[in-house]
Amino acid sequence: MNHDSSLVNRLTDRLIAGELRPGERLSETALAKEFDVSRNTLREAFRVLGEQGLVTHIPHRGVSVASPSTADVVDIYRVRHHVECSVLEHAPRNHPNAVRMEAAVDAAEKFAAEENWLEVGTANMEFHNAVVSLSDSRRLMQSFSNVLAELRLAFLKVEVLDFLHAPFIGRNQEVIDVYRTDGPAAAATLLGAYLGDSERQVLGAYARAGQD
Amino acid sequence: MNHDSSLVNRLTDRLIAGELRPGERLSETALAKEFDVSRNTLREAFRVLGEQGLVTHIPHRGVSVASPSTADVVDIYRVRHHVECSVLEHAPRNHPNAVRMEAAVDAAEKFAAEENWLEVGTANMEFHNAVVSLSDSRRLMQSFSNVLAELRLAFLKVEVLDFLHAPFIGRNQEVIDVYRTDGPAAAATLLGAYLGDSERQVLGAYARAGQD
DNA sequence: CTAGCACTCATTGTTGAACAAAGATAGACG
DNA sequence: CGTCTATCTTTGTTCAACAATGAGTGCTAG
Repeated sequence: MNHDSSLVNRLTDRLIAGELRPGERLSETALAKEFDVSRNTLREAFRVLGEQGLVTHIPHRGVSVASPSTADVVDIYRVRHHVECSVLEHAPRNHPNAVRMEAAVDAAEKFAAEENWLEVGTANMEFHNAVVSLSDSRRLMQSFSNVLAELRLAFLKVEVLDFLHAPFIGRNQEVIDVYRTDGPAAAATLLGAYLGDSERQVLGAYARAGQD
Repeated sequence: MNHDSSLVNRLTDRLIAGELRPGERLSETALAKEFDVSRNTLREAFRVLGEQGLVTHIPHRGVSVASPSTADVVDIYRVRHHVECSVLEHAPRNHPNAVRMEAAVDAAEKFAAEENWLEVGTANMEFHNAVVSLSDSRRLMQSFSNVLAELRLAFLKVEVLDFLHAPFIGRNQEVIDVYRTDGPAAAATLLGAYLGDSERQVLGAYARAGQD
């Protein structure tokens, strides 16, 4: 997967893989020993993860894996609506990165057949990152990618990976088809409805799990 | 969020005030002594500034104040178009934060009368942050605020604060008026044209200054 | 003269130890 | 049962040291 051995990437990988659970306290000395780095180096990594929203830092109480609240989920979906829909709506009709979207759907289908839901989730994230990549904006992609990673923590928090992701693979494909045949505007409208449904499902899972 | 560091804030203030010029190299030992903190603490602050795009970090070569290229400016305006226009277009018709936009325009006019162009620029930034605040999304506001701060470094780089900002105060007011009378959609269209003009001016300044 | 090349030097990357400061924990007490 | 204090743990920060890398310097050969 990610072979970049930078400390931040190693930590990010473990976070989005769910090895470090949302809300879990991250002890500096323990993690420093585990990753075989000094506390100071680890703290530098913590700062960037904090800035990316993957980790919550409370002064004199240390850092914990971010544990998105219902309000956070709502906030994240606001971002998704604005960014994804706007980008898709104004994308040129035959953007080269459409193949990235296709590839993500293919990967998701493959993993779904194997019932590997964690990787289905990863492929789904890649699909939406691909959508935003139609903007040709490095900054928008970067910011959006951080928000999606945070959303993945929300999924992990309520532990409903399987049935949350599966139904949306087909809708991803549908978005691509409409984009190709009816154009960006129609695809954006479709994606907007898609996101609304997705948000409702996640909030439902939160309510069932009794989370705040 | 990052409360540990008034240090980050102190550095940010000096950056957007132009005391640390774009492209300027930031020596760890020198700055650590100047702010009377240790190198390690300063490095932690550098990480968050780097993540915010205010500072560029090159391994083994240290950090410099970000010096946005023409490509960066284009990228930043892509973000502005997507975020600002989408937020304004979908904003409710009478959002409370409209008063924030008004206040920013008033402040800009006051500073313009005093020919205090640096503060005019700050007020202008505040106007656009206020626009994005209509989204009611903490994350969108935070990301956007970072991008705007980076754009301010672009302004500082080509040193044309005065005539770049002055003409747009009236257009800010116009956006508010259209938002109130004709509604969000019309205001968004107007803002889009506004941003296009603004981008052209900045790129023109870059070309004149012979910057990349 | 200048293109390379080794060498030196300054800066960053990282470590480990140390201590202060704040929060968490637990036991004594009313 | 609650609360107050004493203790303990963890974070915040500093410092000194060294390794690793990049940049500047001057030498040599062509």
